[in-house]
Amino acid sequence: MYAGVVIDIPHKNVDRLFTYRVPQALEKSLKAGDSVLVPFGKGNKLRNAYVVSLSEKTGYPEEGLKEIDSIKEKDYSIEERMLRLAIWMRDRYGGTLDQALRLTVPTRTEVTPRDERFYVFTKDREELETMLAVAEKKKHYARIRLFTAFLDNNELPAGLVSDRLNIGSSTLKSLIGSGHVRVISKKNRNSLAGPALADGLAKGPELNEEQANAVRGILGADRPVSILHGITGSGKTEVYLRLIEEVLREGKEVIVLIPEIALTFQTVMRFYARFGDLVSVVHSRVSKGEKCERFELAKNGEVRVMIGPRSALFTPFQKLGMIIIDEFHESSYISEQTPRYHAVETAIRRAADFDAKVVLGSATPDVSCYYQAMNGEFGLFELHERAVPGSELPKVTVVDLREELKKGNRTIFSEVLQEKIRERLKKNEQVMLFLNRRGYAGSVSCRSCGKPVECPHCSVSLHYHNNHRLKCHICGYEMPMVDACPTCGSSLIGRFGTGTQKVEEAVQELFPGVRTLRMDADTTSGKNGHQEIIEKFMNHDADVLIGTQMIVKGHDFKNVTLMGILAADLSLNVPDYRASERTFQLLTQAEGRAGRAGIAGECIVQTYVPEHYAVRTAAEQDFKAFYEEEMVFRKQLMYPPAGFFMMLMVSGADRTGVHGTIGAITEEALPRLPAGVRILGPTDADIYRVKDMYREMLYFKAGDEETLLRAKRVFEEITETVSDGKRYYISFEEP
DNA sequence: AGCACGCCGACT
DNA sequence: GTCGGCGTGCTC
Repeated sequence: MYAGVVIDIPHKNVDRLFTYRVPQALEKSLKAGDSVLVPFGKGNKLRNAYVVSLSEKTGYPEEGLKEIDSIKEKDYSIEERMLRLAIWMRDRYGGTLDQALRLTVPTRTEVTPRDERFYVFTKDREELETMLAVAEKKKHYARIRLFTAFLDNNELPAGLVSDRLNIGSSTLKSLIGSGHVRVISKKNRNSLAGPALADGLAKGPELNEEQANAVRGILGADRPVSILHGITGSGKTEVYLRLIEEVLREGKEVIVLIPEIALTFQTVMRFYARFGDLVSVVHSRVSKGEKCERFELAKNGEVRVMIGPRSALFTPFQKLGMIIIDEFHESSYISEQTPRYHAVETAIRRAADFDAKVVLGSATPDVSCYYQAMNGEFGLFELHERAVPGSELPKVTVVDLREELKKGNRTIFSEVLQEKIRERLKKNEQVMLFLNRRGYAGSVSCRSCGKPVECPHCSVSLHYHNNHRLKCHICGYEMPMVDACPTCGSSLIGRFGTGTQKVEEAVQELFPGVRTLRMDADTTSGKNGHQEIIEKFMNHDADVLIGTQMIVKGHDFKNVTLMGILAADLSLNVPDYRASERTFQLLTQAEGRAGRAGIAGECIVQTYVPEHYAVRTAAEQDFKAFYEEEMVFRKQLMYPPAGFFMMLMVSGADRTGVHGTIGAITEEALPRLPAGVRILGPTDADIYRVKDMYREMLYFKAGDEETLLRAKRVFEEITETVSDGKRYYISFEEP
């Protein structure tokens, strides 16, 4: 028997199947998905490999074959359905099969098994800290990390779960004696799992009719995917909890995906409070070994609800019944490393194979997904009522900055905003100022002539790196940090902030003595930079928090009563057909940050285009209205989901040649394109120069995929005749 | 990714 | 004449 294996090396050159003989002794037990050791390369060094296929014969000459050395621990084997998922991911998102497989295997570090496992619950933060001190002395590092992760949020825990605590000290024994700390060893943990733990902890409230309808509808729907659209405070989490209850009752398991930034102690605690240690959590601060262990618990059914960011999608549950994705429109669900998988798509794919349901929750659903729901491809459940007590939406005021200019106000704060800030500061309440500027962070520019330091080979600015060097993120070009402006020679050269720096200066000038904090890529560079700023602001060590996207996602500050959105249009003015959608999402989210916990909140939206529908509908927190107008725009311009588009890119070292070539292609194509195809351009690409190659592009769009593909064929035929030797490269790219 | 083979400069 | 630079090419 022969096995086709993938060698555990993430490199293009070895991204294929290698055939090995299966030794007699393993013939019976070996199966696809197993991890094995095989001799590889000249030195026959033993390497990890994944068995992907098994067969009776091979086309490869017998004498060249090597034999599988041994099978690794069964714990490392990948289930067949996860193997299929990895293959699908490689095909869909690129990269090597090994890279895709690595996601589906618990991190490959050896874990030393522990004799005892203790779960500790406490309602008292001081006790927690005492235990921390003890643990630190005993050097239980993995657990210390877990504790600090919880403590970072500076919230008094309603109860605490810790994996693994070796209790030897007397200090700890007395704590247990006090009764506030409950210790559950591995032996008796099952008896305490689930509802038993809810004793004394918050019980779920009664569902309102909309919530109950959503639960019934999602469970009963014949569609495997449902969208749960619920405005801020409509009680989506309670719906999730009820769904999980039902799925657990059926004996199945649940994955809950949450944007990394929103994965806070409070969120996780709500799940613990309800389901006890059937719940586990993975996130970036959980060590690799710990993550591996938790995945194993999931695999053998000891843990049945896994909460985490996108990577939790690969929890090796065998009886997966539901995948819940909260705030599913968030961009953090798209991986930044290869394979650049999209967690929503991948979840739908995994669920199909596991016969599980997918629930996509959001206050501002992705327009394309919502369209699919409207077309009946997905189930759609809406929550309009506020179910969370005291969660009034903030009062939103839109300020026209053009009027401010007419009045001669050239500052970044409108009169209204200045007034409101003053008012709130007087009452000792906190203010957040949001500048939704993207890009440019990390670039270096001249304060004298204003020119950024650009890459000599690409039309982008260089980024500053900690090693005092400048680097191009497109081509990798590197040079030492300059001490004078390459354009004008001025020595007034410095890092280009996100703009928040200027805002901070302005705030301090306008309100002398005000305590400000800034949160952006510059100030959060440290390991816990993020967390430190959040903690400070929560402690009211500052009155005003100024920041970029980061401040509007996921963190609830109880004392914040005013949110100022300084320039709502910044995210509108980007060349992307989803600019309005992004703006609506950001504004809606930002508005939701002000005034919770009973204090009336207010939000000031400053803009030059108060009449823009994204601004208008966001001010009213009306997704439906936004969606209707957005779809008119998308239909008119044939953008997804109403249409399909593709771009044709011509690149070459000779700029005029590139221009001429794409012009010629366009001219020749025009009379031959099928009816209904529209073109846009040609025009310079967003980044018009990459590695000394100039790039121009042409968009072509159609109302249906078939027409678009026919248009593509026309372009393909033309480019074959037009392409001038090897001087120009022509490629097609999908959005 | 490793590890080989391979073809050109300053050394015992 | 040899040790060694890392360029490209292969690994069942």
